[in-house]
Amino acid sequence: MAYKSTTKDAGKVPEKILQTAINVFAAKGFGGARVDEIAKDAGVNKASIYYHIGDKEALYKEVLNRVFAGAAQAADDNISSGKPVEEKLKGHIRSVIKNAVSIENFAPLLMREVASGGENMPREALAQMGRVIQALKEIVDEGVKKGEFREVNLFALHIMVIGGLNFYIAGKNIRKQVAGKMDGKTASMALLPVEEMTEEVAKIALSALKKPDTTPRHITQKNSNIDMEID
Amino acid sequence: MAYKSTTKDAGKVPEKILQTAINVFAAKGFGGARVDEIAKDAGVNKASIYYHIGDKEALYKEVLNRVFAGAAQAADDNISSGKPVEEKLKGHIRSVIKNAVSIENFAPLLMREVASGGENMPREALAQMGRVIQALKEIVDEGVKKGEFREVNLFALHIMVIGGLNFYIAGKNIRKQVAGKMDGKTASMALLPVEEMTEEVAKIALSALKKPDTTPRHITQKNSNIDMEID
Amino acid sequence: MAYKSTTKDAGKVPEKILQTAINVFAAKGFGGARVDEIAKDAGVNKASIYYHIGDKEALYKEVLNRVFAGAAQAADDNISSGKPVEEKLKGHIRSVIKNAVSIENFAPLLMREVASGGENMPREALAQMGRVIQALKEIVDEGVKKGEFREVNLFALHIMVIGGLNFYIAGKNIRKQVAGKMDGKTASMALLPVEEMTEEVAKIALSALKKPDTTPRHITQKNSNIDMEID
Amino acid sequence: MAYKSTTKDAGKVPEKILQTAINVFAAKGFGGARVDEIAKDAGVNKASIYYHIGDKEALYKEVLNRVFAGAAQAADDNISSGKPVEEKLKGHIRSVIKNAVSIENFAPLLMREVASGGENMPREALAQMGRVIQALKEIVDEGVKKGEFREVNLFALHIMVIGGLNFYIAGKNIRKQVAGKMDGKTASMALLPVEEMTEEVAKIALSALKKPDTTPRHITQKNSNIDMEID
DNA sequence: AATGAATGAGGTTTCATTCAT
DNA sequence: AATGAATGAAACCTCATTCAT
Repeated sequence: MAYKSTTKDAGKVPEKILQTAINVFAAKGFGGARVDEIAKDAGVNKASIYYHIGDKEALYKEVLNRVFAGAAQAADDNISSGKPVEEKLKGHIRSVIKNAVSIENFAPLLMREVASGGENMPREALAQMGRVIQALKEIVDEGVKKGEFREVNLFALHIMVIGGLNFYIAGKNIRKQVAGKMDGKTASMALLPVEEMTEEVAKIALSALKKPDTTPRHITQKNSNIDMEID
Repeated sequence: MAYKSTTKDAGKVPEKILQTAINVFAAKGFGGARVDEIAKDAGVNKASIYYHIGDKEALYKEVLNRVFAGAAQAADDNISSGKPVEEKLKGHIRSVIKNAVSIENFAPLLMREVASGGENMPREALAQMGRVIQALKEIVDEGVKKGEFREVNLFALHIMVIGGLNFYIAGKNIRKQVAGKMDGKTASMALLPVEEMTEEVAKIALSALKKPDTTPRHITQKNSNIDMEID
Repeated sequence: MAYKSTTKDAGKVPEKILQTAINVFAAKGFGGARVDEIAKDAGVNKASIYYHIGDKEALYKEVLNRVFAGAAQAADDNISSGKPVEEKLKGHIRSVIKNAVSIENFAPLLMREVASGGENMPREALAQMGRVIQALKEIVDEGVKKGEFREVNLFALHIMVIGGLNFYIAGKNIRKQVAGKMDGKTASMALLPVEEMTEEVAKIALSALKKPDTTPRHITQKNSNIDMEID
Repeated sequence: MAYKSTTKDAGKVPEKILQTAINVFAAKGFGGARVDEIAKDAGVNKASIYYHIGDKEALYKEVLNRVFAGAAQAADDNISSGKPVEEKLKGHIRSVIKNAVSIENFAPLLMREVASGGENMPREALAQMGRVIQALKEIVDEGVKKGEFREVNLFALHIMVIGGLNFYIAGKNIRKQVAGKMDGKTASMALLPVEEMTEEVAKIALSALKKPDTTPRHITQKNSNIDMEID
């Protein structure tokens, strides 16, 4: 039973419940989350949750829908920008991650869902995941057609970017602990703010995608064809 | 019906419990796992778990230790091989993932732990994570020193590889569902066996790392063919 | 969607509530009935029930009063008819059952009340029950005085008729299931319409009451034919 | 999940739970009964009920099975006695009611089940109900064949006896209240012990069944045939 | 008169853990 | 070592009732 948000009060109580539920589910997982805790944290009576939204499972699905809603939109918006491909690729990564970060605890939620085999993923949320991949595909295709990108396994690139960065975001605590045992320089690479790490990841992705600069080095030009065959 | 210890598997009860616990914790998470289920699946009496191992939390920690034990060893073994850097890099990725795959449900366990902020990670397991990163660092450093690799953010590379591939492994179910809505060619990229996807990821990692070939091309040309065969 | 009182059925809301409550209480019992369900089925807001009638118990008492109100009246009406005793006896049974049937779900309500020891029976409803027995007593007394009936335990007759027929009516579902396992002829006796079963019961009651014919047989022979026409 | 009674301790705890559950369900109905109350009255931990028997519904079904188990057996035993039909008929009624009375609260349980449409009746219990009717049929058939009984609607007779007497038993409280308002003689008929009322009912049933004495009145012999047709 | 929302109390069920054997 | 049984605590959910509008 989905809650009805009215234009008037923007669904004050359901909104509060949902926001709280996102955090609790992300922190504890579905099995570990307690409806009691969500109610208490949201400052509403437990029965209100059932009145407005439904049972624990319905609440969780609502949370997932809410949480994945922005990602696809962000990816779509980026595509329709008229930027050059290389910028589009960076923009894709930035916008998807920006969305993820903007929703507190998006990353752990995603990871738990993936870990559980997507048992609770509403079909809507799955479709949105697909749209993000589709957006990446369009960018890479465009780059390849323009001769700027080489062909790569799209999905490999996708999981490295999305999986990697969400790992990074969700794993903040673990990173800190692991970094504590590494030398300063290495540790500093593990403790970058998300925005900077996003740029690092984007850089690596681009390095992998871009054809070795063809224009200036007329000597290596022929060799680049060999590279293509190798990859 | 009930688990009976024979002379053959005498003393193996903890082993059976542990193996079962790995699967149940991976599938349901700590909060969602049921001691009852673990006991039933393991074919032992519930009280046996408490007798042999301890409470639910102790069991979980035992599971994490067990599961992370192999990863560091695999990474270390790879480093001490005398192979060329490029091969070492590939070997690193392959061996770490091979270990992950060899333990059924390693991936979801790791992802849940990361998602929960490593609340239950024993210090030992954290140290092993650090060793894996250290191993990657040694490889990259070697490559940079030899002029074959450019400098990249080590940790970015690490999470892209580890995060990405564990995402891929754990997300099998979700992938299938998402792939079902994509065009055939794109879908096929999302449905590769883990081993092949590992190679794709390794390839992308290498593309990002390798300096655009500076040495005379005609010499390395033959070697590149060897690479192709290997992949 | 919600129940809206129009000028036409103004003041009809309590009526709607009561009618619905009869059905729900009959189907589920007091403990099993839900105020929510009554409100929904009646098409009114739950708070309306409290506004118009009162709490659940008050509603239930109202239902009992309503439901038993007609029975006594029907029995009284039958007595003051000038018919011969034998006809009066049949008329008694017919009218009481006719009333029971006319109120959907009268039978299960009565049975649940009896089963619960009449915990909720309002004193008024109890008085009405008494009047039905009193009516039967007057008929039997008249028959005995006229030498047509033998003396029987009045109350035994009463419960056999009322208990039996309400059992029959309320037990429709069970009868169907039990009859499914009996031979065709026996089953058909268990599946008569209530009106026909009422006649069967009346016939048995009369057989038990009527004195074995003492008057010269050849005189009454014709009357027996009249009976046939009546039945 | 049915409990397993062992020969050793005769299922001490489950037995206690069941006996208590019979009383509570009979007194309050399924919806009104509280698992808490059953546990408390039985002197066991609430969770024990779930461990030994299952959830509330399973417990209720177990209760119904238990409660209906004896009735069919009693009816069957009576049939195989070599007594004359008239005695058999009385014996049938006596034995079935004796069983009903021997299980405290059988009557209200039966009535509630009938009232609810037999929603929870296990198929086994339904079969036992059928056997009771079958037993009655055999008695009546024997009487008819021997020329001692007239043909009547078997099912009508059955419900009058079973419905009536269970009404009587379950309605003890209500009877007292109603009788309080009746004249002494009538009231006394409503307050007989069950055994005596059983005899009254048996008497009425026999009056209805028995052919008007055929032997002495050789004149009416032909007319009796007419009676048969009429009834 | 009507209604959406709120809520305390209590209902059923589950679960990790312990006990007795 | 092993196990059936027991159990307190708490989890999820429901419901009759009331409140504010």
